[in-house]
Amino acid sequence: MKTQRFEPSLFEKHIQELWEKENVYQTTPKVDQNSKAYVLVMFPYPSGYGLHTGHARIYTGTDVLARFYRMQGKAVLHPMGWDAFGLPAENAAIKAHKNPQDIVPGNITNFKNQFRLLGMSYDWSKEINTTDPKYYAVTQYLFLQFYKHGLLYKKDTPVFYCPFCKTGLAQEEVMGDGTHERCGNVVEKRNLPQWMFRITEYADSLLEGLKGLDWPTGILEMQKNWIGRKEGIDITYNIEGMSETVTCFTTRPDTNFGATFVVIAPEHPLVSTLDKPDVKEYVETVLAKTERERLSDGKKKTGVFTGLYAINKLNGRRMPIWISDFVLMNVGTGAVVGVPGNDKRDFEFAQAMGMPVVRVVVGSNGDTSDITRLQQVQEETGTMINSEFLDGKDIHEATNVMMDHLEAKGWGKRTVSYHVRDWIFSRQRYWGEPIPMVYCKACAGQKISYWDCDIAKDDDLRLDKGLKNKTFNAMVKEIKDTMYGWFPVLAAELPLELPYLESYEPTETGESPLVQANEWVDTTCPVCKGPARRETDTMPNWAGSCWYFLAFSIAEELGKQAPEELLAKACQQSWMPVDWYIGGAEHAVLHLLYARFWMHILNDLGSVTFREPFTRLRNVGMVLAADGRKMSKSWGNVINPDDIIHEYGTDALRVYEMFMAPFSQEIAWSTQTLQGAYRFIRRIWHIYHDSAKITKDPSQEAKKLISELQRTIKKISTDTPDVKFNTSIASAMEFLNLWEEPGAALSQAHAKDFLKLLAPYAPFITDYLWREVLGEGNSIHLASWPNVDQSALIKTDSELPVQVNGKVRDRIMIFPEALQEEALAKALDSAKIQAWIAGKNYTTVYVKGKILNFVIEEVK
RNA sequence: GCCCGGGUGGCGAAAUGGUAGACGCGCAACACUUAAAAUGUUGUGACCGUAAGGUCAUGUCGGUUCGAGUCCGACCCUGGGCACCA
Repeated sequence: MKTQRFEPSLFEKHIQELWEKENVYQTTPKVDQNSKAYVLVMFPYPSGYGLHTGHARIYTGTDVLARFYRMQGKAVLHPMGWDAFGLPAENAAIKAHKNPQDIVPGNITNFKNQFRLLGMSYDWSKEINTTDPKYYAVTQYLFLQFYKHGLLYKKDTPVFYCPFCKTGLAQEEVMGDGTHERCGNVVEKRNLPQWMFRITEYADSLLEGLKGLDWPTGILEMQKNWIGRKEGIDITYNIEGMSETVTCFTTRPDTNFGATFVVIAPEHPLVSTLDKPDVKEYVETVLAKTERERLSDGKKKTGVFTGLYAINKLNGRRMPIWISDFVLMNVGTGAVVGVPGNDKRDFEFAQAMGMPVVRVVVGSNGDTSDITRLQQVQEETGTMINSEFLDGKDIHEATNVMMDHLEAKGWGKRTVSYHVRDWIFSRQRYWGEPIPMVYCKACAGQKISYWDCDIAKDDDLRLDKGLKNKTFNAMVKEIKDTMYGWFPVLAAELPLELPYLESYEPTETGESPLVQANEWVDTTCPVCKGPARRETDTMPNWAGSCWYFLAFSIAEELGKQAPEELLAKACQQSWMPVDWYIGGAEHAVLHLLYARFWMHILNDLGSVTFREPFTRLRNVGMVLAADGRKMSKSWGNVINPDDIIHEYGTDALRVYEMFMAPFSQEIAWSTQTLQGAYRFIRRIWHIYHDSAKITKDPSQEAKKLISELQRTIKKISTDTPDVKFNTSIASAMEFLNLWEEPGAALSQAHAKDFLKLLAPYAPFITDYLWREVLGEGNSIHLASWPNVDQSALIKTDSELPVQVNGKVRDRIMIFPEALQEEALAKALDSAKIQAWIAGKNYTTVYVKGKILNFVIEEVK
């Protein structure tokens, strides 16, 4: 195929066929850790709508990196797979009145075709699909490993519940405005039995691991804040006339001389010991409120007095104990000590209930008057007063002194509190991995747990190992008595396949639709061989993506070997960790936290050799529609990549999306700017077809142009791995502008170098010109990246700005390495400069190749 | 309220403390064309000036520096995250 006419649709199709025929993008074997590049984009769930041009941006950027490293001679793993379980797929299937099992394969085919059109250099022999039983056999195996090591337990618990999706949710899946992350509906709270994943045990580990990661600071901060580690102290107060005590967590014990009351959560255990009608009424009202109602009540303080008093041993003060819904049972100890002078929320409560305020801190403004206004409440800085042995100390020093004091007296104990909660790991939905657990009522009645049975003996348990301060044995002990009768499915029975159901819609009862599949649910207890029931909840859509990055290198082995052998093999091949992980920032505390958590556990269990799966993370900015809104079917503003490719070609689309703005930044679609990229691609086409521009006679090459080419090679070689795709392309455009100047010509070798620089960005046209015009036999994408030819970098006289008092007044042509005297002499020749400095005293500042500045001395 | 980003021409944006606005879009004039589109050439921050040139200009106000979009301090606006978190 050879043509002079510029028709991207023709040559792109031709080149795509060659790539497939020649198997250009097959993964080459990894040699060692230094010469591999694992370039991974967060894999998509294949929706029925296909990809829009916004999605194209992230895949293109990742593909540019993969192509760049491939040409740099690295062994590159650049795979693609399908995260096909989960709510979006299921909700779409319900709408279409079909079973997701029947819909997903067609969607995958569509996605694959679109990825081909977009010129992605995936090695399709590594394709994986989380809904493939061969794949989820491993997901289930991992679940069981975690269960067996005491990391999962089932418990009746208040959970966020999406009434639209009819399922419980993890804390991370609820957005700041109280809506479900997937469907946007407002969530409720319900009490449901849920599988809980003990991520809190890994809070410190996950925090620690962040330190070595090359991730955007924003994402690191979000994870850090989400984990929310806070050091404080649990102070235990005696209650007047009772044997019970109340323990309050605080990070600010320094202010404890100013404590005037105690508030406990409505769910606090102490509440059940009370028999006051007003208390009962208050607690009932509060507990009846939905999450939404509590939010809409704003921050108005309500509460009820218990009639009890806690005694502050520091000063003997009787502190009334109140109940209020602003104290949350799942934060700290579910009880707080009220210090209205130093906490705005406590101040508001004290005002509402008419309780006294004591000043114990003087802030930077020196105000020592009584605290009567919210503005006087000091939280951040200050010096202690009215606090006996703390008086005069800075609050931070006082905090430590007080903690020592309380611990020495035995009144308190230092402790650490976290924001992160245990991960709700079950969903009452059909389209997910079945949780491979069996419940036997008879065994539960006899208090038999998995760890007591023979089935555990055959399992590879590493209970003596563990995380920093705890063995898995200790973990198991903590949950064992809640897990009587719950047994793992035997390894030989994996995968436990999801049954095909005619009717799989979510139910109103808080139970999974799998409950109806009697044949599937009824099973035999692996321990007593009596009748037992399978767990009917499924795993959340995050499960499959918690280990998928391990799966690509063993994709062809899935189903052929046992899960533990597969994992071992994946580790031996050791493409891990992922060198480049590209994805949207919306996964900051979801997938990116969960996947890290799983790997930390597997590392502790000795199953994987690394702890952090993603060495380097880069975010991509969203592509909005031209109207500045999100691309969405309902707005009717979606740009379909197929249409764009048909009209302008893939290369133009890719170059446009990489060029328009920094990769991590949000952009709005602009067909006009796309046309600029299209023109650039067409100019490339024409210049490589112009015999006057590519000369056989090297003497016709201008040294200046060759030197500029070297600068371009340098720029693109450093900007590309820096994810500065926009400036890479800009510098290529600059060079093309120079090359297009009349009389400028390149040798074939240099023309090839320039083409290679464009190859990662515009893979089709470059490979076409490489083969058809420059006569190369193998794909440009397997060619080696050009090196900067230092000898061709020439330094000629160039412009040096000359300033007077920091303002540019003239420019002189001078050799960049010139000495100060030469530069000065030349600058003094300038009439313009003379006009500015004539008759004045001056000193000069000279920076080679940068600036010459005359500094006029002030005349007094 | 707390924690991160970000404010630069008509627009998307460049700029290791050293010529602010590279590159692209748009716009204008010209060339080609019967004409239009496409393509090419030239110009294009604002203001004053025929010009040479000058003044102003990177959210605001200060500071450091020979020199600040870049560093420091305070503030304003804006995007995102968290939040009755003790």
